[in-house]
Amino acid sequence: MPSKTLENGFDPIAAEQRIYKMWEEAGAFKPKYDPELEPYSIVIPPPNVTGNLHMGHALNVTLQDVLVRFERMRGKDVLWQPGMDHAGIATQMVVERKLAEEGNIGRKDMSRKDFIAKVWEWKEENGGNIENQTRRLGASCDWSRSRFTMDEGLSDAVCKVFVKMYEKGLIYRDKRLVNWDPYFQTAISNVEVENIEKDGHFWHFKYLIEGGETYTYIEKDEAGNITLEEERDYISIATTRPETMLGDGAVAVHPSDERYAPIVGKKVLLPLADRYIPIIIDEHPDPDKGSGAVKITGAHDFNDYEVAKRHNLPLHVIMDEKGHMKESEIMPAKYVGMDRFAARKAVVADIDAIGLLEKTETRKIQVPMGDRSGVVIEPMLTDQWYVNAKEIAKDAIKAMDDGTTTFKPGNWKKTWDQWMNNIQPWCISRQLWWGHRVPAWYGISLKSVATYEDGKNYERKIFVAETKQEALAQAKKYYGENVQVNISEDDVTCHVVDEDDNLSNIDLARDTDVLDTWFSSGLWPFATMGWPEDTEDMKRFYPTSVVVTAFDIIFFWVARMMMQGLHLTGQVPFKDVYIHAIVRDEKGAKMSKSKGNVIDPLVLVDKYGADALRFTLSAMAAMGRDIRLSEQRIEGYRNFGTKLWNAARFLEMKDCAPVKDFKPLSCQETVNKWIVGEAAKAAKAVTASIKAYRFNDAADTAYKFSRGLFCDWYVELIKPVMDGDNEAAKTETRACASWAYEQILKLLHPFMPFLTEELWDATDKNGTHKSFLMSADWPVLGNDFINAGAETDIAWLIDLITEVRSVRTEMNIPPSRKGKMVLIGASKDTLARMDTYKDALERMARMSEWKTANSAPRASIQAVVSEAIIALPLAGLIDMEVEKSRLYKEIESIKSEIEKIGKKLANKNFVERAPKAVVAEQHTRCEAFEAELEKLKQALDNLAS
RNA sequence: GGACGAUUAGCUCAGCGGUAGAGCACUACAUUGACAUUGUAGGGGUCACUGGUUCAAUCCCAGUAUCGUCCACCA
Repeated sequence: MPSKTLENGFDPIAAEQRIYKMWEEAGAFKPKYDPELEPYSIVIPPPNVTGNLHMGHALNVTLQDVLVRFERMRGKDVLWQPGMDHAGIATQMVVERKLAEEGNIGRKDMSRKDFIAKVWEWKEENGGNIENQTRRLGASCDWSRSRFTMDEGLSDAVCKVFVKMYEKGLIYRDKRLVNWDPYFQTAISNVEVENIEKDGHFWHFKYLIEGGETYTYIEKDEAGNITLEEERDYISIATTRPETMLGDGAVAVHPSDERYAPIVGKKVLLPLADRYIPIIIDEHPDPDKGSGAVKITGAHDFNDYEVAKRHNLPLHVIMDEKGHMKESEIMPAKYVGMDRFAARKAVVADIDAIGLLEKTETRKIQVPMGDRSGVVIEPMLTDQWYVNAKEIAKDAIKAMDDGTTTFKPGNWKKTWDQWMNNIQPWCISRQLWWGHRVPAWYGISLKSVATYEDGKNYERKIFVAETKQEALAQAKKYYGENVQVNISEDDVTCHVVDEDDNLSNIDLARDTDVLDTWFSSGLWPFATMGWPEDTEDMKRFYPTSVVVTAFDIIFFWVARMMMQGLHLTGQVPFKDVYIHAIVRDEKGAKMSKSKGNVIDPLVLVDKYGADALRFTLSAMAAMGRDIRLSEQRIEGYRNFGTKLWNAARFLEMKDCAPVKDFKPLSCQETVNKWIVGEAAKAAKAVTASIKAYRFNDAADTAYKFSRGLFCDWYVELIKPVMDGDNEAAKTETRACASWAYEQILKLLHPFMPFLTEELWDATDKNGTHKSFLMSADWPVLGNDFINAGAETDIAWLIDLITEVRSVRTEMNIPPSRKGKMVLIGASKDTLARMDTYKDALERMARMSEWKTANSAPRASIQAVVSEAIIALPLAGLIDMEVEKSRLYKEIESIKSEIEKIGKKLANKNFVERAPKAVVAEQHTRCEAFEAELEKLKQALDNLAS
């Protein structure tokens, strides 16, 4: 490898692109399929094909990349499977908007086929920005195997799953109330509905009793005293959605509600509609809420639907798919065609006009909104496809219970349980065009052929099959040889009968709906591995090691993957579920376009480099907490990168280079023994932290080792060696410094891949590196790398230097001023060390020379380090009174420490009950403080004499 | 109504049953010596509050307050 000279600084923009390309072209992201290696796999949460990288992705991708790079370096065979989601609604919306902008005809004016072609066209041209954006973060996914949820393989898998589950009765068609999005005009699932609190009204209407009958209405307080008694000819109902009253089928009261007991069973006149509806009793109404009487609109409210079914009430559908009032026998002509909100106003006004508006309250109400459309969701009575989620949830719940799959952090299990145990049927059909089309074909049932009259009320026969051919085959078998069966091109079922009313010809129409995007996302971990074939990938990489995602898609995605994965493959799709934070802005608000507080990660990458952003996100990714991203912190870590760069320049300047077969354990120099031990400790800690998904701990440990120990101390301590003339020591130190630096690069690589890879190459002056850093071996350094003697020595040295620096600054000694050091009461070891580290002390503690003495010279500042008093004679430079008070303050503070410990040690209970080690530790501390106190007192005495 | 989380330095956040931490900001000093995207030193904390457990609580438990999020309900 050619050695090159390090530039003044790291240029992320140029280097990142170059390095990424280098990795990718070398195939460094691909799994090796080496049977000797332990597999490790992650599937990326597929972002929407329409998506752009936001901060949530940046965090998500960073954490996965940290894991993947870490495991790869640890020698595992790593697969990180990338890909994208076709995102039904989002994509259809984007393309429709684009068609409109370009002045093209809209979707509804073109054929389905043409529209789908447009979407694919859009996807080829504009889709998938996010893949390149993800690359910019340094993500080491194997792009060569990127998948798309609408590609052929996945589409086949989706069809197979649908058919299989249909045959088992786990997918079925049902007519029931569904969450209807009037903007997109499709059904959506429960999880796609967000309840948002809004200002609303609570309208109280009077429904008059049939025939002008009256009753005595009595209200009582809790004690049973009558608070109101009056004759009424009406029942009062309250509603937040007045327009639905046009579809009321009854008024319900609770069986225990005495107020209405006199009129139960009677009828009331539904205002405006001029229909009579009964007053019924049901458990549903809560006597304490509103008037206690509830209007029952079976076709437009989930609770009412249940009541209506119990009492066989009519289900009047009053709106069409756009949320407009629909023409029907019960709909007053005035409202037909009105938008639901216009109708609301009109209904209120009209009821008011006839004197039946009792009162209007203003209050906060929870409004169900479509998460993508942002419009109010309407419960609608429609035919849809459902998955029996309750059934397939069983195994998923069990797998989490027995720990086959675990949440990290574990507290998400509670949320999971709560939801999974109350799971509702999953509506999977969408009235959209972009997506996996439901593989069902409809014909007329043979039973219906005979009774077929008006073309409307016939029973359909459903053929569910993976392909058109299979559907045809099924149909032929069903209808018999005498019937000609075809597939309709324009999705319309029709049939022909002969003179004898026997079926002769039938056109099957395919279901026009597509499947919920999450239905296919749920197959992602195994469908991307080639399922349903029993592929090499399935055997090797499934179940995956971990899925990394944010909590807000536990229900959308994690739950569905678990349910479908277990049901279809018999195995959990992943062993761990790591739930990371949501990235918020500095004020803690969720970033959203509408709030305008979105920080574009790519802007930050441009400004500070991908490594700085990655390191920041990792360092802030403490488990179980949200991240408030602060740009200053990114800047701080960018500076850290620069620091590392400059450390490399220092090594370069001192002719340090990695030495082939260097043995860290063979080091003779104490500083070297010390940094080797520190590297071992850091490596161990970083490894343990990443393994436990404690990214912040890992980042922090690596940071402290690289900056706090290596740059701040080691580099300074070896300077005298480098500038000295002990060639053997120099040679060893050059090699050791390079070795230690290599450990830093390795430990930081998962977090800062670009900078470290660049430095790995740039510092390799002897060409000893046989691979990219990303493919190098992760440091595994045992306890034998830790040298206790060296640790003690360097700890003493650091202590001494720190102490001297501190007192000098405190006493305002100019740093330029070098001074003598006088040691009082120093041990032999200390004196030996003074000799050993004389040069370092000269540089770092501004020492000119040193000697021993029995007492401190006059006009000295003094510090206590271990057993010795260090006196710095600085006549003329210091105010002795200030020094006295400084020492006095220090004495006081130590006294208070001693007092605290003394109290503890005097406490019998503590001495008897606390662990021996803790007691011993306190004794040691106390003794150390006492010794120091003695020395300080002595120092003070020195001044007095 | 249910659940979860938070409350630690000026700010953003770690942490932990025994000795309070980081980044940034702040103060002083230094200097082009790998590094001004710098160095050294320093100031700054009743770890929200009240009880309890414990030899010992910032940490565990209970309660309170404030804030945040999710789920359900609100006819």
